Amino acid sequence: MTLPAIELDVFHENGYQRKPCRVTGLWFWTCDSNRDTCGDTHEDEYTFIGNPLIAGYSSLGKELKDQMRQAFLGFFEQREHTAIEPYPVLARWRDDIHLTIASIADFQPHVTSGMVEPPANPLAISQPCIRLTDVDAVGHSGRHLTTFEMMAHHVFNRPEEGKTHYWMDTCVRYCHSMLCDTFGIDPKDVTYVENPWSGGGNAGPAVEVIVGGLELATLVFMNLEEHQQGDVEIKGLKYREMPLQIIDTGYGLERFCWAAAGTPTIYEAIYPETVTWLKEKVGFSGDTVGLDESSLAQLLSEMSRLNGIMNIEIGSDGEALQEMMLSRLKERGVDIDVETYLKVTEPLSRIFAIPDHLHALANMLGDGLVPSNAKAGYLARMLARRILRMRDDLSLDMSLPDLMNHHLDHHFGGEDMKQTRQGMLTILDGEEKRYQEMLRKGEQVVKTQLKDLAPDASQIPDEILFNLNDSHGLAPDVAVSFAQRFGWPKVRLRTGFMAEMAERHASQAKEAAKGGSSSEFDLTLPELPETEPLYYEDVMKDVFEASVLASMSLPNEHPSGATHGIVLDRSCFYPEGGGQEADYGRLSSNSASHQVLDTQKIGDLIVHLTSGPFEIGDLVEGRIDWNRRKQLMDHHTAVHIVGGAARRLLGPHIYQAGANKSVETARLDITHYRRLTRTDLDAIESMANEVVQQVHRTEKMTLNRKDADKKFGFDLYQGGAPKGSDIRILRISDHDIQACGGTHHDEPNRIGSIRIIRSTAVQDGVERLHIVAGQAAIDYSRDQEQCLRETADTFGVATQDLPKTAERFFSEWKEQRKRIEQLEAEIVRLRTSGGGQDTKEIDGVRIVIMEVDGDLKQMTKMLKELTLDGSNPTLAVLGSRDGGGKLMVACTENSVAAQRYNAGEVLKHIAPHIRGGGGGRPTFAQGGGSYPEGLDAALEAAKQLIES
RNA sequence: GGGCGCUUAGCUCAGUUGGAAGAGCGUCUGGUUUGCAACCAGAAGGCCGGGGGUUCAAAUCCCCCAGUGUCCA
Repeated sequence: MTLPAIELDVFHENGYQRKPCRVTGLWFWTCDSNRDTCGDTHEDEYTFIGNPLIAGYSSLGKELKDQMRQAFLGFFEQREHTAIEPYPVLARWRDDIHLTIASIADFQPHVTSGMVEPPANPLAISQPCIRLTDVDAVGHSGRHLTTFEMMAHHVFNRPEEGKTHYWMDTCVRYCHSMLCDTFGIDPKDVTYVENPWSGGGNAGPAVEVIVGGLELATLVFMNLEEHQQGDVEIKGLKYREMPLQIIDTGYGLERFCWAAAGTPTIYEAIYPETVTWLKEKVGFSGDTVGLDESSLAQLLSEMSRLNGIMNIEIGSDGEALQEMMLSRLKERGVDIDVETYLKVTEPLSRIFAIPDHLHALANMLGDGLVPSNAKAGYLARMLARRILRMRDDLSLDMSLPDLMNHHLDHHFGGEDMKQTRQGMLTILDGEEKRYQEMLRKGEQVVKTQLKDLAPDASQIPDEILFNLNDSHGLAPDVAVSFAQRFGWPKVRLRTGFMAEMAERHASQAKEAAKGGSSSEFDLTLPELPETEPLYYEDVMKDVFEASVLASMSLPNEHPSGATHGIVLDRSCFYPEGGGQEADYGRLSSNSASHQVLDTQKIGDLIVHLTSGPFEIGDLVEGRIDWNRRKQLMDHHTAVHIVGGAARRLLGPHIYQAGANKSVETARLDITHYRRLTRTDLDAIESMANEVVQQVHRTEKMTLNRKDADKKFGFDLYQGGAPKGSDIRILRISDHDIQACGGTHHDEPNRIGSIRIIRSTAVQDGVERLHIVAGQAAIDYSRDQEQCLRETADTFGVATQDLPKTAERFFSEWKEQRKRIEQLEAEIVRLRTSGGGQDTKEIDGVRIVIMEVDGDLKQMTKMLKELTLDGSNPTLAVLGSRDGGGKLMVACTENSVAAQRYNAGEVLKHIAPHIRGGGGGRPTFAQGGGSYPEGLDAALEAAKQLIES
């Protein structure tokens, strides 16, 4: 069966009827008897442009948003909802998405799966979200945004346990009451469209709430989960009812503001100060586009209404769309030419998009994101570059930090931002510099790549354009404008090229998505009770007794050399996790004793990978390799301390992007917007060692997730998203607080000392710190000292004189190399100037045939010495016994020597004597062989050839 | 995570089918001028990122490593 019709008392009580939409075919509810379309079709124009649907709001911008948000949250707070604070826009608690794309994303996957209780129930929230999928439409469509607030009321029901707060009827009742009572919207303007929702393994009935042609809200009733034996079918997949039933609503805050403002576009409703300011800076007005103010206003209003019913799809043909827009405008009495149309839309679309992009960027950076060339950081860089591009297109004389400063002044305030304003501006300044550098380099690249293109060419080859974009960051239109500027004035961008490029990227992504399967350690285990971990309650415990619950031989060879997997009822062995490597050691029973070569966690079970089997039921004594464990703990606790120090010294954007702790070394990846210097590392190292000395005890606790989130916030999850409902927390005074499942010292000073060896770049914006602590730190300095001692011994100087000595040796080596070259040339001069047996003159050409020492490079030097003097025409044949025999022949270019002799042919003639070959130009040839003993014969042959 | 690109003089960058390492700016010397990025002549300055391989021969072709940039997810 499919989902049944949504029949609710609230509809009937308000005089609503259920009808199929004439255009889309979807069922919808309306109280307007004349209405036969659902409201969200290409026939339903916006009705609120210049005629606000929501009365009583005279403000715009931030003030309007604040009022609207307060009205929404207040409405639900009065109706037994708890308003909760919004989550970050960076979804750090999830590993499947970078950005918070909806309010429900806050509660996925742990709350929606039923594992964790929601922070309140029912709850109301206004969640800032970022969606970059329609980024190209922003500014053009009049309604698309990359960042918006999704206002929502959520309910988590468990009907099987008798815990149901409310469901469809009440939900729609709240919505309807808010729209019509609180906001005073005429019920005739409101339609509810039935449109089942499904995605991500869940589904349920849903209604879209359309007001005045604009979708203001969506109400989703998620009560189904995908299941093979399910009895409900939606879009070809089978679903069944699930125990947790969720109301997921979404009300577009900015759309409410727009409906209350009635401005031609949404941007003018929420970013009026920026739009006005930019218009003024750009000098945009009716005058500049050749229209009087009232015609311009009429044009913009009509365009906006049309935009509401025309679907701007990414990649659709821009020119066709533009033509359609013009003809539809004409039908409405606005008759303008293409030129005027472009004069209006091109600057305006940018003026509209800039504040939107700034807002999204501020949200991301405000959460501590560092721009990068990969992952979430790239999204920030992309937005920054789009802003800079648009700024340049508008010829605005303002820096990116200037723009952001203005934006923050008008559109932010009161929010808790993690990043400071100064930090944000510093980061943006860096981004602008990178952008300028990219353009500067781009100019060079364009010049070089187009070198072979005819100056009157009308197009740049596709391959070059793709390459300029993908490898050098130059968008095709930028590349074209560079080309026009640097000597190819006629080139234009081919129609449809942008769409082709998008297509090409899409197919590349598809191709890349195909491969990729990770081979994990795989062992099927019997049903067993959870292994009791002993390593948390006492991290110093290294010996324990336990009984064997399972002993299995491993199906395939394990890298550690282990042959069996042993499960015990309890264990001190720490299984690899959280970047900390596994404990090794030994298990012994009365009858057997085997090494533990690795330890892994599978589900709730700790599996000891051993060199042999045990009997089920055996009592074993386990002993972990304490030196190894101690070193791993030194490194793990040290990593937390170093991370805390980096955050305190470098700023709030420092976030752990990965970590690894082995016996030899530890690595900590942190987010930062520039490369770290040795001075930075020294400061971090010093602070870390102070913490080791000053903090006497670490604090360990276990909280359920709801309380952990509330108490410490999302910075807790530096190490990634934990899976369970209980969160283990390690607190090192106020220096560092993190969720962590590793083993840690109770007393930090057991670590001894911490050294930061060096830092490397993982990607732009992520710096890897290489750390040693405890015994590893001592071993490291010993190795370093030994290295210095050995080097100093070689030079025969004291270690402190090494830098000076090395410097002296290197510069002397260079000087002497130079000197040798000069002397070699001098030898050639001496041997050839005196008219000895090596030199002969034939009809005004000096002939030099001689054997020399040295390789091809040195011979080249000598040849240059002989043949580069135009006033002394020379033919030179040099031979060397180096590496199987080498021969070089050259004659002075542009001289009688070159006219008379062909170096290549001489070489070809004599090379066989040393059993070799070679080649080159008529004035310069070189070759080699494998028979140095034939060199005399070769030179003799040359003599014969030339003198004959 | 995937694709593509770059690394050559102090700086910015050329370098063709593998065959004699280049330009501009800067530096130094001399001249001419002393008026702000002035002009003329000359010189110095290169492990062509590192390591392997192919070849008679590698800045150039292949593989690995490092650094750096860029696009897509």
